[in-house]
Amino acid sequence: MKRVDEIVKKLSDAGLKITPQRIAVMQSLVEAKTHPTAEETYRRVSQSIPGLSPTTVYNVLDAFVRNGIVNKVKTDAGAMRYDPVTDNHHHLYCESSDRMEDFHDPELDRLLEEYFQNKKIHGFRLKDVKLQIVGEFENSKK
Amino acid sequence: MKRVDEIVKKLSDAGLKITPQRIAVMQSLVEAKTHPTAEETYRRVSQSIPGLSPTTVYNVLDAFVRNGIVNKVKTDAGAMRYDPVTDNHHHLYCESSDRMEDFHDPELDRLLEEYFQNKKIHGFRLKDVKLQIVGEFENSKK
DNA sequence: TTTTAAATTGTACAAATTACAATTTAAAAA
DNA sequence: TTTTTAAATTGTAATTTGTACAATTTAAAA
Ligand SMILES: [Mn+2]
Ligand SMILES: [Mn+2]
Ligand SMILES: [Zn+2]
Ligand SMILES: [Zn+2]
Repeated sequence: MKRVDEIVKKLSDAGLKITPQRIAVMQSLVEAKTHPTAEETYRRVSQSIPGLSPTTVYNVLDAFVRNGIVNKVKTDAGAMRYDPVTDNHHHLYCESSDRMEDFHDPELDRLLEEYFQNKKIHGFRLKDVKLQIVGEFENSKK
Repeated sequence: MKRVDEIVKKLSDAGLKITPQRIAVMQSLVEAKTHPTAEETYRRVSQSIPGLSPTTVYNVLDAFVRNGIVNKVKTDAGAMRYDPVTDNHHHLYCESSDRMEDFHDPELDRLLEEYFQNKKIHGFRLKDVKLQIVGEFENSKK
């Protein structure tokens, strides 16, 4: 299975020990594409790892975030969500369905980068600009 | 006190009953300028209204949000924060200090509006674009 | 002044997350 | 390969951030 090898390499490169729990959590995140919560991730991964502890999922996700291989994202709803896509991108978000999708747009990124290179913000060292694009998905599958 | 009159008018205009708790919560939000959490607001307002219930603060803030005179804002940290500035603006945010400041920029707003007018996003009806500008405040008062 | 719908309060409950001590395990060292 | 050890996992309890609900009080309309 090539996919598991890639995940193992990603964990290794981040300096993390390889455990079945970590492999399964990362695999679940990558396959989900829905920016799942910790609890959703726990439910999914429990299928393949019975006896998995919810605490472990929180620990694993936190380790991933601390080591930069997963990002935390927050919406208007209750829980934190986790994003295995760490290259620069933004999010489309629908408040009524709480659905969130990736939005990659290099042209927009160039535009923003240029804008903020010229316009310095007094007293603030800018590191990153994130857009939250709020609206409605038209094919609201339900 | 002119300020209280303005707050009373704002509540009236929104169709809300005038109560000491609501006046004090709105006054606290406006004076704070820090996008405080419900719990911070409860601590501040308790000074002037002893016996105030935390539940009331949640109720009042929720009524303000439902009636459009306050916005909820979220960060990557734990709790929701409340913003009495409801005209269009963005936020500067420092992750290490969890500090958040307003960023008004009509030029940027025009740029973004123009960009998204030309570039339609397939399957998504866009309603609003907000920037979270992440970085470090240089005068980190501490 | 009376009436009443809405606001406030206290308590209990809930969801999401964290703390911590005991146990197990990955992987480095021998 | 076996031993060792620091780190990961687990279960439990606690904490944080709220929400639900019934009883009481109150703003403001009549
Ligand atoms: Mn969850
Ligand atoms: Mn709080
Ligand atoms: Zn994403
Ligand atoms: Zn603001």
